[in-house]
Amino acid sequence: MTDDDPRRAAYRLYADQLREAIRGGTYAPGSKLPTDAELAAELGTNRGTVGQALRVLEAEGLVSKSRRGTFVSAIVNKIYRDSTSRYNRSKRETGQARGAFAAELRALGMTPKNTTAVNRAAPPRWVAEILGVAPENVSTVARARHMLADDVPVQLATSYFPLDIAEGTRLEELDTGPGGSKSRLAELGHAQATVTEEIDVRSPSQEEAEALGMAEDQRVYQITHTARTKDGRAVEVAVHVMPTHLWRLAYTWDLSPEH
Amino acid sequence: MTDDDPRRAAYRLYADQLREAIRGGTYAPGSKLPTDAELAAELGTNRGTVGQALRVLEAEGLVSKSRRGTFVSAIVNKIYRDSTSRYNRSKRETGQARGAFAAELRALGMTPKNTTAVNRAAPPRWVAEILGVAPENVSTVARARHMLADDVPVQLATSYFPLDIAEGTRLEELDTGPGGSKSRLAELGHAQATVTEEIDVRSPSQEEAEALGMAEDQRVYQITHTARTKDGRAVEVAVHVMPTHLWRLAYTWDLSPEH
DNA sequence: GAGTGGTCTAGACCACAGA
DNA sequence: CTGTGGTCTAGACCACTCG
Repeated sequence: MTDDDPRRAAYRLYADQLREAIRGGTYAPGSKLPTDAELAAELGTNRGTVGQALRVLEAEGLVSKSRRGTFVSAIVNKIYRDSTSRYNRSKRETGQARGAFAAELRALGMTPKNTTAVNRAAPPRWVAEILGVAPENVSTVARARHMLADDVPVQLATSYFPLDIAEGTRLEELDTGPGGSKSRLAELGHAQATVTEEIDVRSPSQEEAEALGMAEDQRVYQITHTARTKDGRAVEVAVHVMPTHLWRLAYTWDLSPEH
Repeated sequence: MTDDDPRRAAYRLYADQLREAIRGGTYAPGSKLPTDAELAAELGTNRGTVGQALRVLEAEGLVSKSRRGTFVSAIVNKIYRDSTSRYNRSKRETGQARGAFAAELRALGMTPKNTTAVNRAAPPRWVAEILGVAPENVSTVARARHMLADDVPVQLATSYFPLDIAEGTRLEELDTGPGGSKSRLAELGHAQATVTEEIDVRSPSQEEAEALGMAEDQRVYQITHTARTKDGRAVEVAVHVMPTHLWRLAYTWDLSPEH
């Protein structure tokens, strides 16, 4: 049964076998796989070919390899991110939105944690373009967050606010207070009216891969979240970077009246 | 022999170099790269290492390898899919929605094309669950589309409708008529009120990879588009599969009143 | 120091596309 | 028939981790 399709490379067949074994529970989440050499012996091939097979599974996020050995990924269920309800005003005002990430994680039985760093910075050129600020200058307040689940990094998110709006406001403090940055913007006369999220999938940069503890062969979502006032001015751009194998995204909307 | 970072593997450095060369225009879109052996000689390494480097670029969708040689990808700009405006009722009624895909492609100077096949089928188990139909039976009408851009396949989309709704209606014909399937459902008393799209990224199956002309190391979006009536009944599930390196997704919504 | 995966090299054979 | 990338094998050295 191992020799169905002669077109299919051996390492892909081994990858299929190992994937099945993992899904089937032969190797539990978090457990250590046999060494490449042992697997090679079991499967009747050599270390290089097994390494190739395991690299396929690593790219899928199913295993992670290190000098200590190969391990089955501990996180099995993807984290669910529902953007539309996340930014729902009623939830925000009752303080639920603030814990959207936390609630999603607790639903999976995981412990959320995150760190925030605030500073003034020159945004990436393409973000500057959206915000309509000078790309070379220190023209924004940047709030950079690292989000962890069970102490595993799962998302990097940086929000940029135009400096002329955010300068000297609570948006520069670590804790933006009840309702979060969106409530603060509203108080400053820049209430957000519409939101756009653009989704891309790409390879992580070397730095991102390191910060997220992922292999460079894996992929990240890059979500560009742009909030605009009623006049159409962009007052916040948030860039979310997260491994694709850890997240599922969702959007909901009505088809009712004009929409 | 650029020996900047001893941590970074040679094949990644070569991949970086070649990526730069392609982005910089040294190799034009659609053109053929030197053979692996030639590149190996130029770079002072061997065929295997060059192959590894090019595999990285192939996984990113930047080049495609075949028995005929390695070619720079012809499609440079990603196709833009704005789901919220795509399913906007006013556009749909004026017939614009029908051409959403076509319009997006023409904006990029590409020629759209697509084929449709309709049949009654048993849906995947998880689709059956959403629709609330029997998973083992032929319980749906399935409309399978292949979408091409400049004769290159760029998306596979299959819509499932419960058989008890769609049986014997225009939903079983190749041309669903003005306004498309959504208008037909409305006429049948099953007007769609809300839509949810769930986004996953995964490896393509062997069949999908072949149908989409992509490498198995590349990734696809899987978008599960569920439309429900006001009562909450799911009346359509559409599954879209498309290579991540060819598409950018977008969603827009208002933060107004209750939303 | 032993064990592990990472990488590179070298060479061989294969299947397929094109002249 | 020839050239191409695909793959497999075998062996070597490396860097890192852990006991």
